[in-house]
Amino acid sequence: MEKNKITDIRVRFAPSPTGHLHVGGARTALFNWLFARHHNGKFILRIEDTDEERSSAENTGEIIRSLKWLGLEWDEGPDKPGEYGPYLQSERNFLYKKYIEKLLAEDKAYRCFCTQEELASEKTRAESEKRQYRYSGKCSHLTDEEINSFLEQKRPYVVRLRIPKGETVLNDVIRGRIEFKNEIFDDFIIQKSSGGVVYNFAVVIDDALMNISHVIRGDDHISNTPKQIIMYEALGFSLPVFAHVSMILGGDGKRLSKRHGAVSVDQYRDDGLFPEAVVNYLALLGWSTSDSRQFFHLNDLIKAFSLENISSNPAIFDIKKLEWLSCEHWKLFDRDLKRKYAVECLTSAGFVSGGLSKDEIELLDKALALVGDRIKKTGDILIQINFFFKKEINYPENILKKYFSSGTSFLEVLDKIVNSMEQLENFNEIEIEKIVKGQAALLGIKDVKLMQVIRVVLTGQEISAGIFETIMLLGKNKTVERIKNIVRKLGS
RNA sequence: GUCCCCAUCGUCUAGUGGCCUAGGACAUCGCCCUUUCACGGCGACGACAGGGGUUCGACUCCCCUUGGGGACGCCA
Repeated sequence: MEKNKITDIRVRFAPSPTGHLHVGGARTALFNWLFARHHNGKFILRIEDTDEERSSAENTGEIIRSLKWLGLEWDEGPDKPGEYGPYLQSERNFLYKKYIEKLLAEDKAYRCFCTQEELASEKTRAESEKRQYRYSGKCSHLTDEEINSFLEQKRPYVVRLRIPKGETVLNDVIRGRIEFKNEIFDDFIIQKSSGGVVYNFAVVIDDALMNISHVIRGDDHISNTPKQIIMYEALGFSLPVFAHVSMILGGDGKRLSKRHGAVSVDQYRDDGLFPEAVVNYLALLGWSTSDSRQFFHLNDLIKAFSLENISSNPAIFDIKKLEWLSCEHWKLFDRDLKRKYAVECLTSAGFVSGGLSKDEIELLDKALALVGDRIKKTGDILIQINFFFKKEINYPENILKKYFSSGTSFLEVLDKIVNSMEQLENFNEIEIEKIVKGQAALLGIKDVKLMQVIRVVLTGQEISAGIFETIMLLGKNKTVERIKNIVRKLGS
């Protein structure tokens, strides 16, 4: 029975490219995208770039890159023309004129010839009388003669929308019914004296012409909505469904800003969080299922998502939970995906260049299997596997100092161990473990202590997966070589 | 100042009048596992902002207060 409705679902994400994609914007985009995908509708990207001073093409590019990184592909957008374009607001100017004319002709809007000075004095007077300033409506009753004569004089004018008496009701999916008394609005400007149109007018035209069925956006737009509703009605357009999502705040409950650390999604990308996790986390910020499920793949989100389950309270961004989810996602990545992320890391760190050889890929897969769950961010991949790909190990000063400066010198025992290893017919875990533990016993030290020394020698760091498994994967040659090198280096 | 939104553990939330001595997840803290680092297992701590109503009965409905956020441009 809902068939018609479902096939007609069209939503949009309409960022203004005045900065990078903010986590709040990303979540809005995600909710729109999920809603569209859930209902088999269309997701449209529209760039609101009419603020020449603050908008830039670079920012647009960044936003597009971030959205793609998150995996949110759009059906129509600046780079994907559809029948409702253009999708850059700056290129849509020609569309607005006609609707301004229409409103003017129907007397639902009027030209206002008041000068900036007149307006300013109205404003100061209102202030001195402690009155809420609203445009007086001085020009709302000009006669045709007056208008024509002003036009002939080429006096600049703006176009204002007549606000009807009464009240305007916003039925918000998330918040329910919200009523506004129309008297709180003045006849606001919809066309500037430059001839350009104002945001509140442009969104309405754009959304209506693009056949947007659901407007899902931040709740900072709630107070704009009644004005927009009045416009929809003046223009005879049917209303979309509105859903206003709460904002994302910083840890102190204040509006999220640079002070709170990362606010743009590319910072999380640069930080090494997996996009699968970022999307999962963002979804959980303000949306939930009644079974309190936490872990979702994108497809699960699409299936489970609904506007009704979006909560109305603002959320505070919690990086710890994001990191936890990032690890949870890593655990379930398949071999290819893990390999993909690892190759990216290794390449950008300069350990490999170009494509990996067959042997390298085999080594990589084994290393990743060995590493297991020890990964929260892409950077952890490098930490865990770098020494498999290094030709030579560089030992940081503090490590050398900690393990080789005072007390028991391990060089002698390392020398013995390496000799025994070389003589091994079967270079396998059990035999190696025997050697190491035997030597530890001989020395009267804990075997774990000796194991840690070997770990440091082979990896140049204090952490790695199980040492005997690491040795096996490293292979006899590299193992022997690295031990010999350190003995030689420090022995002199 | 005017208007609007919001209010459950530190954080994200479940809860739609009796199922709630309020459930889950992250974080924190213990213990266990352990070869470092992670993972994992078990457990602990921990919330209905306050005050009035309505009701046989309120976390749930209404009002007020308080606190937080937002909007009030010829910006988007």
